[in-house]
Amino acid sequence: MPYNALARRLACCFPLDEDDLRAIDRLCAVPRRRVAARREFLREGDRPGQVHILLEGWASRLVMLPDGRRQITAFHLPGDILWRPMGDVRMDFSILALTPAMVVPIASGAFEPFVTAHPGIAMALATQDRVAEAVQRRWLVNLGQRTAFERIGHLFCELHHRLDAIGLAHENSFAFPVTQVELAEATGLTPVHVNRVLRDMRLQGLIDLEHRALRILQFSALAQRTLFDPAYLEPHGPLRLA
Amino acid sequence: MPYNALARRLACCFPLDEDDLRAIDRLCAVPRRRVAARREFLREGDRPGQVHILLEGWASRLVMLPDGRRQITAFHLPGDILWRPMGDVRMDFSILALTPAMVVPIASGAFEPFVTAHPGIAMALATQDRVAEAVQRRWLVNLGQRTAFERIGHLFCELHHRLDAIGLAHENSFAFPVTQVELAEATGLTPVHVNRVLRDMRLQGLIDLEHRALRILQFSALAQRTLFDPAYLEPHGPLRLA
DNA sequence: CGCCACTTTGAAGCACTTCAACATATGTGG
DNA sequence: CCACATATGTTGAAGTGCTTCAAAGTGGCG
Repeated sequence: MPYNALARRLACCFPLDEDDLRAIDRLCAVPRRRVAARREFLREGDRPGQVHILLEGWASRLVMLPDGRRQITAFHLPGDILWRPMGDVRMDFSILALTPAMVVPIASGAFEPFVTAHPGIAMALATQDRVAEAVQRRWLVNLGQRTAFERIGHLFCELHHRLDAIGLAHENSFAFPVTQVELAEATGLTPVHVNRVLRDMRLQGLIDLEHRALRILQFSALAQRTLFDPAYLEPHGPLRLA
Repeated sequence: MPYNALARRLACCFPLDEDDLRAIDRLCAVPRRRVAARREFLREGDRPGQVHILLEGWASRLVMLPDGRRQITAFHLPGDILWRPMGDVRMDFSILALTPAMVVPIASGAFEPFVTAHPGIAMALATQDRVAEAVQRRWLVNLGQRTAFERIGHLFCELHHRLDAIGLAHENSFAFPVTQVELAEATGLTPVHVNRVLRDMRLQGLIDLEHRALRILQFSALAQRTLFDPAYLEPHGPLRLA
């Protein structure tokens, strides 16, 4: 892992040269912010003046309704842009750490000129943005059209694919710090029902989930039964394996 | 209506001067594309080389699953950007006209330099993009957390707000070309259930919907019962009424 | 006029929720 | 290291919001 998580992620989105990668490393060489697990470190209504990048750990993006209902609208992995200021726009969601996390806040006044000066990086950022948009669209399809089993299974496949791309999955297994309550908040189900679906998946030999670690035992079967097609995660066609 | 729909929409997002507005008008003064109602005029898998802007009519953004399930992920109104090419990224959704529509295709090679040359317009476009993102996030919250009544009512409030901003609503009523089947595809419900919810709304005196025209009879009651808060549609604070 | 798309209603079924209780991990201070 | 508190996971039984299936009614348009 020569470069940081952002550099590795952007390199997946658009071909970057050594200069670009080193520049990203230098850009992120500013004081970082350690965040404890379960802390809400960016809040709805805030107007942070810095770009916030997740360098280590998982985070969730949450929208709360006034009556207490909660919807997680995204899971963020290392290298994700959590927030990029624009004019005086307020955040309409919160960001919560799911694990101990490391975040870099970079002043807009430093970030935007940096992007302008590096066209390749600008392109990679734009592509990353497109993929994030496609992911959110897919979640919408999940909630609107899929059964509980399909929603959860599809999410597992998506996370595996994203983690694998940044080297955080091995042999179809990966750290999975999401509780059943959070899984329910992300899939629009009740925690009780999430629990029953997970039991079924285990009984069918599809997954193994314990101690915050998930192993997908039969990836192709799960992908098929949840209609998972990774095309939306691969803007430039499928990854070539070396 | 001195300027076209795009100019009026962008002016809502960021203050533009006369020069900017005239420039947008000129940019759109290229051959247009008339599209018949119900036609799918941009397709999943396509890689259109032009920016596609909706100037007149309504359109829907649709994702189809291989087994035929359909999810509408957005309703597009005049002034919306339907597609903006980026690298060689493919569309992962289709665009369908809901009414007879007018679309301007503008070559990327003309559009992007134009944006660069007009910082105000670039800002307005970025803001419009943010709002579109927030709308999609809200739809996710709708599907994940809300009941059928809330989903449909919230959508009515959102569309009223967006149409009102561009002068297409009068006295809480507006053209509403969406069929019950399409409403079902957008809200993740069955057409049958949509029909029953609409009946209840009518019986409660909340709405009047017939002949493709919707009037919201009790806006504040509907907004309250569907937890509608327009903040996500107003990046720069609530509109000031003259 | 007659077709086809759209709307409406009823009755039965089921995926998921709700409520309640218990079991098992995780963390904390003594 | 144990005692205890709290968060997380698990299971059962009953309820319901929405779906499914089926059929009939309505309206726009050639």
